[in-house]
Amino acid sequence: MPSKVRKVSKEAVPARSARLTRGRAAPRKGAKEKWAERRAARREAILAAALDEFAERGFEGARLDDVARRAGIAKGTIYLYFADKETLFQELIRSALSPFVATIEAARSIDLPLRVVCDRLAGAFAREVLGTRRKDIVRLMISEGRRFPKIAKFYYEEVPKRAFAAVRALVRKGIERGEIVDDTLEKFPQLIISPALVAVVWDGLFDKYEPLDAEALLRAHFTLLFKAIERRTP
Amino acid sequence: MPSKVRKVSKEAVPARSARLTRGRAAPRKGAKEKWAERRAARREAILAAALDEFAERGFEGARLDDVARRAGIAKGTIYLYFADKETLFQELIRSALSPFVATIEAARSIDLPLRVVCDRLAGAFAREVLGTRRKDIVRLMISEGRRFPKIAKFYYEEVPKRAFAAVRALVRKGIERGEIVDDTLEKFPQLIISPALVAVVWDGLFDKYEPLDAEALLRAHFTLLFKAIERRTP
Amino acid sequence: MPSKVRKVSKEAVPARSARLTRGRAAPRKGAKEKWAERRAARREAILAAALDEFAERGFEGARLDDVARRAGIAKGTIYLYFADKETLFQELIRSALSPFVATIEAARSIDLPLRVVCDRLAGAFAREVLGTRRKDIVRLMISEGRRFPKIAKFYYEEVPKRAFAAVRALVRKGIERGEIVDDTLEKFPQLIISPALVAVVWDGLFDKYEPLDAEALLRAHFTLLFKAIERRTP
Amino acid sequence: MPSKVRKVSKEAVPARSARLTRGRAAPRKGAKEKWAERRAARREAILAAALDEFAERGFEGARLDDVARRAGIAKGTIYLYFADKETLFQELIRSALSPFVATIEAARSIDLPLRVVCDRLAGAFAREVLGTRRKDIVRLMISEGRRFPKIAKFYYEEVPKRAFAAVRALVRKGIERGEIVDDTLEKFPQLIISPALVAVVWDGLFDKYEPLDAEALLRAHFTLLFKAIERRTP
DNA sequence: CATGAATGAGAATTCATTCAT
DNA sequence: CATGAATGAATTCTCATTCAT
Repeated sequence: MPSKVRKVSKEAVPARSARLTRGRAAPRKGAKEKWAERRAARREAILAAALDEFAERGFEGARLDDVARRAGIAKGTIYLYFADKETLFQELIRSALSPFVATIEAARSIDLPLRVVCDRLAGAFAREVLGTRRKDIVRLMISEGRRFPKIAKFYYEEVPKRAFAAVRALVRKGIERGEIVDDTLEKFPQLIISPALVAVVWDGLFDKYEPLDAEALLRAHFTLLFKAIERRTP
Repeated sequence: MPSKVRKVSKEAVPARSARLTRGRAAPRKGAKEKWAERRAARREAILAAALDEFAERGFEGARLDDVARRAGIAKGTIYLYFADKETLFQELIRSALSPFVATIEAARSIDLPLRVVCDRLAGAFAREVLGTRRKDIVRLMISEGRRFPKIAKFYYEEVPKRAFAAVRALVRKGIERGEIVDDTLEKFPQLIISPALVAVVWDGLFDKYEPLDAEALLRAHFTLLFKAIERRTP
Repeated sequence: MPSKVRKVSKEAVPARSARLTRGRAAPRKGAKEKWAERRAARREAILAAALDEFAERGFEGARLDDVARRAGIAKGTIYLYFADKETLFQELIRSALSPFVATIEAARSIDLPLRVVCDRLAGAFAREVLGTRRKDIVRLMISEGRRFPKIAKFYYEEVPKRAFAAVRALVRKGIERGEIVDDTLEKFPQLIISPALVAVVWDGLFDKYEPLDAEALLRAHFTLLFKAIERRTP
Repeated sequence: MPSKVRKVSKEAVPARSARLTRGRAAPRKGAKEKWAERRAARREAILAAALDEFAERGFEGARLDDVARRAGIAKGTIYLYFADKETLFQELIRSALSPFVATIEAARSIDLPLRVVCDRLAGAFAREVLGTRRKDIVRLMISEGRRFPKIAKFYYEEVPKRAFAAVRALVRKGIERGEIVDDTLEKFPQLIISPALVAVVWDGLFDKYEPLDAEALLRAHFTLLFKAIERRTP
């Protein structure tokens, strides 16, 4: 994947900052801010269009022409926001991760029984990932990750590593509180989210042949799981 | 990586001579058979090379030029065996399915406790899928399935559908025998294989950052699972 | 033969600027118009180059690479103007038809003796077809028409059908006026143009071995023809 | 058209000779003769198949694979009879010319009124050219001749030149005999055959849109022509 | 900043020709 | 002689990227 010599895109202000900025007490927005907002909005539009196209066609299959058309801009404009196709792809993955991870880590500090926390996470996952384009990001990661080791690494650091750290902390707390008696999940935190992965993959491939109620699947999963690990009241 | 060594098999005999030969005192192996063998071997070589390339680069990213080089043949030769790139891809998936599915269904007729059958399947999966190129097929299916609805459908019919039917049969038998008391797995057979999917995906993306002992994962999974569903002896 | 000189026309102005400009004190020529002109010029250049190549090598034999080189543009540029090779070919034929047909039909309304009209048509044909690249179009039609039934049909409707309708009208008028006494040409209008076809074919194939004075041929043809069909003054 | 270094095809005995040979008093044909016949037959089969394919698709468009299939032989076999595709094409034209030309020249020595001879030739042309695959040869010549100057030259020498020499001789004889009074046809012998060319072209391109009775066309042509050139009996 | 025409490297596919059997 | 698998040059078409306006 030889990265040819080329202009490095002048990174625009990320959308989130833009949104955060909006709230400020700035009655007649300065021209500069207006500009930044406009830039940010355009960036978002490109990313949204890119997600559609990448999700539909994969990295190689997607055409920047289509991304541009979908975003309602000219093809060349993309290059004012992203250095090249690969960068666009990576930014896409990146931009979609932060909020996702945030939700996961928030669970860490909730002070409720593990079982309840898990059910809430199941709901959150169904709502915020499976119910949105975010699931396409996960799928894209699965599909194209191998060809982008850098981004796979980044993703690893940002998603599973942090999520699993949170899971481990939760499990430890559950054991200390006497809620559960089994530490398997500390060793294999994957076991807690594996049906979620199945749900994402199934949704992309087989849903039209046999629909899957993802939330029910996750709930059934937790029911079984907790039957296995909860302290048995005699 | 491209193996330049070209097999110059000289054992081929043209069909017509073969036909003429047929009347004679049967040689060790009919020339026709040898010929067919050669053809089959070449087909296999192309499929193997294709698997490498597709797994590495995805469908769009793989170049038939590289497939040919890897198979030690000329570019044009591929077209003597497969109509086009897409067909090659589909045949690749297809060709890897039959043996896979067979293994899955064999479990149906094993007359042992469910727990034992599951452990065996875990081992078989680790050995025959994760330990071979077959895992790449699964990954390819996940990655590219969306763009090949026809093949996704085929895959659905051949793998999950049949596998889940087998799982359901096993579960029912387990219940009837009084081995287990829970029918969740009948409703969501996905729950039995979800860690296997995680293992495949993890292996492709994150293994270099954090190796995963897939077999241990599967075993832990089954341990928990059976804790949850087995009849509890008081 | 490839003319490497590349027209680096710098007169183009992007559409948006043009739009902004529109309100101003109208410049010599709207940028938009200039732009359209440039596009049209390029299209013409491609068609001209294509005619050269197709005429020289036939449809299959012509390489778009050469067409591009001859037009002084890049290979890919052709595809900005024509969907594919076949479309380019068809547009080529089409584009050359309108003026040709116009000339033919104009004869219909000329109010002169048939003999005079015919002589004029002979001259026009020699000048406007045989003397230009238009003869190559006719030859291409003859050569490749069979493989492009759609375009053959179109050509039939636009050229021979209309031309023959005009001829029939002229002949009828000639009979009514008492100029001629024979209606064979109404039944076989082909007889009026057949030497023209010979001239086109001869020019393409045998002219270097034995030059043919096409106009003289046509005039001789009409001389004989009118000897046969004119009212004989005793 | 670079002719690469390659084996020169060992020219087989032409079909006609073969056929002529058959009549001989050779009771048990010698093995050699049998062989030659076989070779000749195969050569003919290839040429026939080639005519079909070339006529249908043009020189570049025709595939030797199809020629072989149509001839019922293997692709490689063609190369045992013809050096390459171009040679095959040229031989095809050549092989079809001799009988054609022969017919034309025979007319020279017929001792009948010119008018009668012409009518006979019209019939012969309709029957032996338009009614057979020979018309495809003419069409091929028109279509591809430009790209094969050598064969165009050959064709010129063999067909129009000889045919026109014959026509001129006939005309001269007609004048000497007092049958006709006009020597235009001596100068432009093309005028005698031009409707025939129209018939060939029309047949290939427009016949399905508007059928043309070629023989009637030719007869009408001669009727007009002779009205123009015959001595007028007052 | 934005545009979109132009570029040209690159990929899939075809097919004339060769050659081992 | 005949075969047909194999070859690889050649060709069409695509699309990421550049750049003049």
